[in-house]
Amino acid sequence: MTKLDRAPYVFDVATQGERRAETRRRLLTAAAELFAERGVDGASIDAVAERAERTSGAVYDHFGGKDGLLFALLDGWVDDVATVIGAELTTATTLDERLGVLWRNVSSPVAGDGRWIALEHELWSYAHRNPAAREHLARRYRGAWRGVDEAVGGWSDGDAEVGPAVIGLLFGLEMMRRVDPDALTDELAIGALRGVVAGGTRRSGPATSTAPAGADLKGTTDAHAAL
Amino acid sequence: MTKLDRAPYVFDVATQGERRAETRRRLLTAAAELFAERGVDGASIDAVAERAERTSGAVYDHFGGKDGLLFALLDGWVDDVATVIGAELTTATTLDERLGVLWRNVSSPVAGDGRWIALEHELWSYAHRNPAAREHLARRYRGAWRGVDEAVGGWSDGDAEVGPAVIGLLFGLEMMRRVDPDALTDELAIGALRGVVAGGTRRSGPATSTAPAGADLKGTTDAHAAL
DNA sequence: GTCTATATAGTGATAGAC
DNA sequence: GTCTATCACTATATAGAC
Repeated sequence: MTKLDRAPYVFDVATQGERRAETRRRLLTAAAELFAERGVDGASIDAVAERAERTSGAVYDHFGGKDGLLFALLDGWVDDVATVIGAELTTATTLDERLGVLWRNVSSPVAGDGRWIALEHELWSYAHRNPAAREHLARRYRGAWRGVDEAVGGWSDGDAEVGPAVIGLLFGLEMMRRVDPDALTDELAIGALRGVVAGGTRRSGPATSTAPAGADLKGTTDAHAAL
Repeated sequence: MTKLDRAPYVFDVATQGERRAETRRRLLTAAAELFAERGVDGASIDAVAERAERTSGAVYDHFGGKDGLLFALLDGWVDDVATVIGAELTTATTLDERLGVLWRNVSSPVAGDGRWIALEHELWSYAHRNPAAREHLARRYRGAWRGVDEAVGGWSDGDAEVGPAVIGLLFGLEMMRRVDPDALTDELAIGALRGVVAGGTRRSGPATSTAPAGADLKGTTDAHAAL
């Protein structure tokens, strides 16, 4: 639907495959920006396509619609962040360092500045009213919980399921910090995380053992399967 | 815009004031349902008005638009829940009982079943991209943090600012539980809360003092001022 | 794979009668 | 206060040319 403000077809990339990959990248970037700015409902497919210097047809071709775009966006983010966290955890030794790795990578994401939490909320809201999407998201969360549980199991001496609490706390803290940046310091956030990790295992003092780290937060990658 | 499927004007309530209050109630109920079902963007003002058996004009007259409807909805919820929590806290004696009061009232709200968290997310997302709404929400949150801090100060012997962490954890836990109801038990949730309350005060063991309870979670009521 | 063009529908908001 | 009617837009999704 967009009118043509540019050369009708630009062959600045060699092969078809490369052009397709480039289009996919552009669409994802544009969607990340617009979804975060205006919300998923507020951002039209046309607007996304236009910012990507493509047309709406390309979106349908690559992702099938808005949902597919949103899923692809967040699955990609999970993969990226899980990789970074996994790498950083291998060099962390104390419990606080490890919790700091989690917190920092959630509170100021590597990819696309503070955009992620807004998108995560968009997806959560969408999933909340769409059964198929909810199952997709539940799988993703379960993967993250498992990753946290395995990691925490290696750091401390408990074996309780603190995954949901840790992930939930990370989300909730970032929510608070987004509304009021002065709401909490990094120290307070890490303190709260320490409490959850220790409290979940029904143990009191901060366990600071130096066990095998580098837990695999991935395994959430096959998420694009659903819907 | 709605066509007329009913008697054009029903004088089943006596005074103008009563009729106005009734209309306001109906609109709020309808909006709560539709916003939760379809999202704020997905629910049109016409649809809200129609479900309330009124017309779109009434919405503009009472709330000025969709935003006002959303704010009024959540401010009302906060008032209700703060009242209930305040009342229940006066009879709770142990720390776990008190944390249970918080958790139960957030995880299965008194008013309008599990609809609240979805609306809270809608508002959060909206506020995230609207400065005026963000300030409104920040005030609301700060009130809640203060309430928690005062309450916790009475229960335990620390004085750290655990408000944002406690509220954040409550939100995050409910988020997880909504996507996967089996994600966590009430015991686990309370354990995590205990950890945050204890961890924030840099103390280890669960403090179970029996101090003056019934903290005032309110003071967030004047929220409708902004925007 | 990307384009234009279009069908089909819905949107928020207001004016003015009652 | 609430109504009807309506304006000026914007939306998604598809068909078919290139």
